Amino acid sequence: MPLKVYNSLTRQKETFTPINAPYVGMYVCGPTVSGESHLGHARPYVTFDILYRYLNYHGYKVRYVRNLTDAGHFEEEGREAEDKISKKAVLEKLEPMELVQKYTNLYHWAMALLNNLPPSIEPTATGHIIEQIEMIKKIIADGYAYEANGSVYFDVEKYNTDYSKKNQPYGILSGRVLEDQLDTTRELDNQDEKRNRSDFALWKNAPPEHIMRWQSPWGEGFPGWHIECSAMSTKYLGDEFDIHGGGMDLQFPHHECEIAQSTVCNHKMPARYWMHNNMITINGRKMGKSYNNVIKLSELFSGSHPILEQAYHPMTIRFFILQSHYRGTLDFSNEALQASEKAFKRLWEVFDWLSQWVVPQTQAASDIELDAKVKKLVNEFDEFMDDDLSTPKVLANMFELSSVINSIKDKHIAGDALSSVTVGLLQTQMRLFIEDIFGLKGDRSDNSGKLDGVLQLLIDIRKEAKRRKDFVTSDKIRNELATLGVQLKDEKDGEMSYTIG
RNA sequence: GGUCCUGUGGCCGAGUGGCUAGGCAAAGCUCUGCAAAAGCUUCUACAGCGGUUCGAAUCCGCUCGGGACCUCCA
Repeated sequence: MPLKVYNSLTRQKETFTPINAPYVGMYVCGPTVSGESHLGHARPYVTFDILYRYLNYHGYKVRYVRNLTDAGHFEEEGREAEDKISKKAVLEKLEPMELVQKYTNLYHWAMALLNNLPPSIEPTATGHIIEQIEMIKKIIADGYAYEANGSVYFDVEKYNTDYSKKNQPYGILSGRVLEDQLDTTRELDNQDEKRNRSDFALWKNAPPEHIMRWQSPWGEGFPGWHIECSAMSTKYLGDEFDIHGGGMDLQFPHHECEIAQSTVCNHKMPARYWMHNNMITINGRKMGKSYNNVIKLSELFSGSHPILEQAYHPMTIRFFILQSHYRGTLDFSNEALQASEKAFKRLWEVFDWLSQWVVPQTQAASDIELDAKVKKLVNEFDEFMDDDLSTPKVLANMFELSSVINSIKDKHIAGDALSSVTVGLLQTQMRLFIEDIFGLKGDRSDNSGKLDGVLQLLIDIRKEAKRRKDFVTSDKIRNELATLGVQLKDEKDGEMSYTIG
């Protein structure tokens, strides 16, 4: 089955065909490292991590490029650049590199906890100033940009006129018609330098207080926001590559501008498939800095935000994101996250048991119907993922399978109901999708073996106590362990198991 | 004003015109020394009004509600 993805450019699902199989080039807009990542940021990175993993699973050799925006109008959250520049002491001055390092570290930390695979290349905007300048020169030479007071602007009007003839007007991605755009009176610096309101900056002249600045043919300044992605995607993926991803809020103007810039420079639409994840909302509203309603990932992991009823494990967040389709909005609430936490725990326990379940090698299915049903549910994993990454449907099937597996575990269903072949398929595919493709991982981690030994000892003592009907002792062990965060469970067969956390 | 998305049961969320989404919560039962877990069962839906159709949550129209974007905010 071929993979189909929804292409924002054509507004429909399309079969994914790489330009140069088995190689796949994928560019995803990364964060601006002038602040901490919040829950909303987690979504694109998890979504495209799943896509990256799934493409790998399909056998493609993927070059995944995700940038770090570390240039531009830079200052630390809530602190004015002017304040800093006036300080005399070196150590009190805002050092851009320090800021960038701090937030890059935090971002990487969060990505690792969410178990996102690192991209193949993670280029920085500041590391590609030369490429950006070269690109701007080219655009000027072609007549689609002009200089004004040390800044360079892209001539959207001209581009739109010329490229409309080539069926690629400005606004093709977001479905906007230039003439229809309202002349909103948003106040921006040096707005009067532009020939038209719709023009956007390729290079900005840096005022004296601006802390980040580079030499350019147009004087000291810094690159516009959009040009970095065009420069870096072209450099690492070529004039035309397969997938360009990012949040829906970047569709306009960011991606639209990228298309215009790259098309002028390379004479090609930069990417074939444009994919956009939807927003995470809170109380029905987009989570974003401008709404002042963000919950940072570090706060989520530690529970240190007034709105949070508890801390949430990074895997709970990942699972929460997978439970909805990436093109729909996803609403945050404590209730929803707690539901995800429980659901994930249940799935993981089933998976844990399944992994070590051994059946006789040549076992035939005693329940043909159930055997067929299980096979069907498992085989649908691929089918659903191929259909524009329908992770929630795959999870739904996993939960249906969980009921079957638990029933077998608890002996409500015979152990030989499924054939050894089906069990093998189930084990293989569950592991593949849960761990490799969904990137979920459990907590059987910091178990050095010593802890396990101690717990086994307590379990033995408790078993002995129960045998003597000494429930005071057995309950004491269970209850005290519970307060320490260790749950003991009496299994059907008289065995006991434990879970931590 | 423009472009687009959206309104599913207590909550979150799938839903490709006809066939159970799923998870969490709630209730009952089974199991259990008691729990927990698990299994089984049950419950509350498709914003409203029209239309197309043998049949619509799903297509069309209108109304109402919510949201995103509209140029350097990433």
